[in-house]
Amino acid sequence: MSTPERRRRPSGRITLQDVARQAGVSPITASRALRGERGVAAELVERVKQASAALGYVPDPAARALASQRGTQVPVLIPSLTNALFVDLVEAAHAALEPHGYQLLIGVTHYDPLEEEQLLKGFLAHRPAGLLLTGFDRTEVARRLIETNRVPVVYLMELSSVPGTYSVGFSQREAGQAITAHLLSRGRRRIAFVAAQLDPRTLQRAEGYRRCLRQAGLYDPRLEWLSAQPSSMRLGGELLKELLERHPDVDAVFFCNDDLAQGGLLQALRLGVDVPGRVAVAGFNDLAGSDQMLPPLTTVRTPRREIGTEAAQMLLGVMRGETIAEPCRDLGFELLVRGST
Amino acid sequence: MSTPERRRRPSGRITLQDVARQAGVSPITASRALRGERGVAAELVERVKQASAALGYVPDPAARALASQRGTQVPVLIPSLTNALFVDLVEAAHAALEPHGYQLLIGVTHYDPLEEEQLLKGFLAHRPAGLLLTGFDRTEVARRLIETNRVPVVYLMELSSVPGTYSVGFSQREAGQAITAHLLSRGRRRIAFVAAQLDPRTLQRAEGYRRCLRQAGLYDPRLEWLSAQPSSMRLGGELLKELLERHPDVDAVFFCNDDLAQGGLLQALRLGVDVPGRVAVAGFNDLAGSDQMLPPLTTVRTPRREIGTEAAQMLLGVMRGETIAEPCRDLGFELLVRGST
DNA sequence: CTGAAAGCGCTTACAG
DNA sequence: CTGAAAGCGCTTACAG
Repeated sequence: MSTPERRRRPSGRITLQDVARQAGVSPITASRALRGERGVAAELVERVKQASAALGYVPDPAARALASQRGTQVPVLIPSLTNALFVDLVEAAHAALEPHGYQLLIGVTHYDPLEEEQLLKGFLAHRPAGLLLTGFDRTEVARRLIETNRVPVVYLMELSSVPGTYSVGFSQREAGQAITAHLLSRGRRRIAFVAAQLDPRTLQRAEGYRRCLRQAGLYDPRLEWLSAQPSSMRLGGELLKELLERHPDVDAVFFCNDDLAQGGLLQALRLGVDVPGRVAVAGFNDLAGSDQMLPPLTTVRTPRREIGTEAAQMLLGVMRGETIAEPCRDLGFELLVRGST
Repeated sequence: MSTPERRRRPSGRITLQDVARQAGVSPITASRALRGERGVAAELVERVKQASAALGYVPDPAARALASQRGTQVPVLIPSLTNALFVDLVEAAHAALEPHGYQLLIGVTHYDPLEEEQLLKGFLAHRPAGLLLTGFDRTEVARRLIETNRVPVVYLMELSSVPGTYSVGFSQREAGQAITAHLLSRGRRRIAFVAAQLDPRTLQRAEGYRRCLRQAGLYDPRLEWLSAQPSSMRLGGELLKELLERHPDVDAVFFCNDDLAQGGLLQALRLGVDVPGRVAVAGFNDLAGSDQMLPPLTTVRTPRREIGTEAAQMLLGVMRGETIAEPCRDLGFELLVRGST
């Protein structure tokens, strides 16, 4: 078995030079061939690729980033990994980016704009190829950093029609409105909105809820229960209990997230409150387990996987300098009516 | 307002040279001062740091990685982000590494050794400062890659006493044994083990279960229900139903993970099966919602946050070349007895 | 304790 | 279509 000719550097690493030598071309040509730049003779491309494979060449991302002033990393900044919503989003984006040689880096902001700003600073130092950001609520400094660095960005979850802005998501407001309208259509009149975390998207759902009930002449601000605590099943249970004690006439509850709603449903079971008989319960996001509840939870299926995929594809286009046909991509949502309403 | 003297490069970036010029030292000295290398006059360190702050200097990680042959990134490879266990682990490790200037990169293997191998190849090209890996079940190629690259590694979740190996975790086998023993102590005799995913740690729990029941003379292989499907609440419900149909005499079920157990509990509620009256139910990991179930779920609290923190700290030590006092760190586990057993 | 030289491994203009 | 030169921004030995 003959070892392919290779002259190892002191570092022991196989470099582009080794590949070029093996293929009998210059390093520049090898570089172009490997990156698939057009304008290299097909025969040379073939030779270079073979040499690269034979030597087991792995390009050095650090050297590439340094020379080209642009790396292959794509940071995605999300508020939380505890909400399965964002896990799905990230997984889908990763799957779409990875085959194109981009590396998705996950940054978790914990719903804190200052933390996002810090993460952004760190990631931008790495000369990212592009950026995936959640929503539009950030510090002025962060905004300026993004502009100054002229890095391609696609925004997730929310939509913006500002020219030059790329976004993939759906209307949180309309979704909040739709689920409230559904409860109205079921004959409910005293409909509460119970929310935690109070991030921008939650507040947009609240707006949809409000608008819908105002139009129906049924809006009562006392039925809006907002807690800044992080969302959890336990909290959902607690809030439902308090709500029913304070407002025994409530006949429906729209929880801003499924974990709260699941906790609410279990609480109702514990208290012997009939769902949907006495009170209807709806959630948001269709998280794991919502279909397993007793009764199964009515909720909104949000297209998080699709958002991840589409945003990644849009970003690929922007990074290639292409014109994006639909820079503000509304992926909609789907009302899932189950037993709880 | 006087702008600090700065001569911008064509790239517009403020470099170490700019800082050095401003401080009146050579770039090498500036580099050493900024990295806190000892052997630089205190006064110079001060001057360099001031210049750096005044200019808003941000070191270029790519250049640093290229020159030093070692970056500041620490990839952590975990099987899944859908299991909240690993989310907690990763968050804790991030929190411990970030203040030391290391960047945690998350790689998800989907329980697939080949996928892990691919991820490893990609990450190693980036010259990581260190590596955090889950368990010891990987391909031969992956093993060799790790050795060849001489990169500091700490293993998570499982323990190894092999010299030169660093690991932080607990004994999955003992935990499986402990929960089975608990069920025995409750007078249960027909104890089933229901598992999904069948990753190495799940199988270790199975061993603990088996050993415990064998010792008691109560082991019945027909009560071991193993499914290679991914773990979910839905699956837990399905498996419980089938199990009770096939073996109506089962009086306890040990689910290998809390999501399965939660699904099982809801199924019992649906079927009107009394828990723990007719059948006791136990889970594993103490995931979100387990304390909210009806009845609350007996489970094992696994020290995933502590594992993340301790592993990160151990890795910091290894990267600094320190001797690690306790290279095989057993963090134990805690039995949480609640209403379901 | 400080610095001049060389180099890490690639790619970007610029020629031909 | 191909290549020689220069440079990206830092750090590692090696001197002094």
